[in-house]
Amino acid sequence: MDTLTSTDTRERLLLAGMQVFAVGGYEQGTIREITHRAGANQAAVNYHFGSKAALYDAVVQRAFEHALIPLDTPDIPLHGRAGLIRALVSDIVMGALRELSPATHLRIITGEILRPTGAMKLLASDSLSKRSPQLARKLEALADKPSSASESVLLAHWLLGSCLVALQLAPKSAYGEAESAKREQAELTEHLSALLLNGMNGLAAA
Amino acid sequence: MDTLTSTDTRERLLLAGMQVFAVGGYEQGTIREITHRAGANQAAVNYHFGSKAALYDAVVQRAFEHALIPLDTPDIPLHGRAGLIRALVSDIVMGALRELSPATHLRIITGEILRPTGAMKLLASDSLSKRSPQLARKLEALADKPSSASESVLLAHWLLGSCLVALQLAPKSAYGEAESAKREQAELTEHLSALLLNGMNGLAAA
DNA sequence: GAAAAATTCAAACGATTGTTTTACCTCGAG
DNA sequence: CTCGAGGTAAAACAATCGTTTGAATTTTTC
Repeated sequence: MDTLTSTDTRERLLLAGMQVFAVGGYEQGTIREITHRAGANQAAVNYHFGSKAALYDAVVQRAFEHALIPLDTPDIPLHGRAGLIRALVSDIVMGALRELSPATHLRIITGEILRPTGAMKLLASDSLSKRSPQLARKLEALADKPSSASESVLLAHWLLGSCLVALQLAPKSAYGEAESAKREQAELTEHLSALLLNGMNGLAAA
Repeated sequence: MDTLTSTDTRERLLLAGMQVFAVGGYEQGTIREITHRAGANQAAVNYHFGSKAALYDAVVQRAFEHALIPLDTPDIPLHGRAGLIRALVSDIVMGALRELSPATHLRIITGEILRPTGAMKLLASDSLSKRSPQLARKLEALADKPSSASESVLLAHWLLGSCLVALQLAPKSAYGEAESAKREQAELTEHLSALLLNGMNGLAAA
């Protein structure tokens, strides 16, 4: 058998943790199932991370990074505000497909938004800006005026919330087949982009 | 001591269940804490409801009814689309204040949206329309055209999702003082109303 | 190749959970 | 008064959880 260094085990635990925690959240996800999926021993979690909570912290951080990576891509030439909004929404909605199983990291983040466990110091207020400076700049550009910090935060929450909940509530996107799911999410992107774009457009005019 | 009929105990269990389940969800909420808050014995839950899951089912149903009640009020004279949107958002956002502790039933519903436990056959797709016919009619009126069913459902999800996530993410609304919380939620209502209204307006024009 | 550090393993521990059991109380009907 | 049904109470049960333990095994280091 080839080498299976300890970093491999650690990474496998992280991946399995993402999947398990995404389904049932922190309480529902058991160490026994995580280690079983990772092909590791029960004690592996406590050895590599110290505790279940520490593993969950790492999982949340990883999930958050994965979710924000597409938003930090270098600014591509944009066709005005419409193109920017559509790009953002598409990144969030479609990002749910790039991962292992659909919407894993988005589920983790949404769960952390709903009931913060303390693992999430990240999305609070301005730290969202620190975490993803480019997202913040894009949102401020969208506001089209020197909007207050709280206002841009509200916009960010609004955008994220709209996408997250719409993804969760979308009837068949959860565990459907890859093909139809892609088409549905494409439509979802179009609709959400239109709604959000119009909403922000009107805001600037007000 | 006055009469404390069994229906009283049952109702107290339901109320305590709402509070406890709202904080930590189904798994986190223990029967011991629920019965303690209700001033009842540990076995009371299994006696009156049969199991913890059955109690949770009843709690979710009650929470959903509470959340939708304000949306089913008879149509008041509205000043065009703007008044309607603002009324809907205000009902949802402010509805979080009418209850025992802030946003109890909204937290339960949001949690059920994120990770359905089976207690929620209610909000799935069209059942939202059945559950709250007046809300569906209002939303269709908003669409301003014979919009398809899926489209109005998306609008409903969008509206609910925007309000729910914004409420959850709002920095201080969680357990702040009643006064400042009210003011913050009033501002939240204004901002959300403007965003949603503009979003829908543009949709009709498209 | 041997010593040492790092990692994995099976098994058990202590705590907490939902549920069941069994006895006790209350109160109206016969 | 007696009886029995509806409801409550305390305690124990069985299962599961996260964590710890101590030895076995692998990997690294010299």
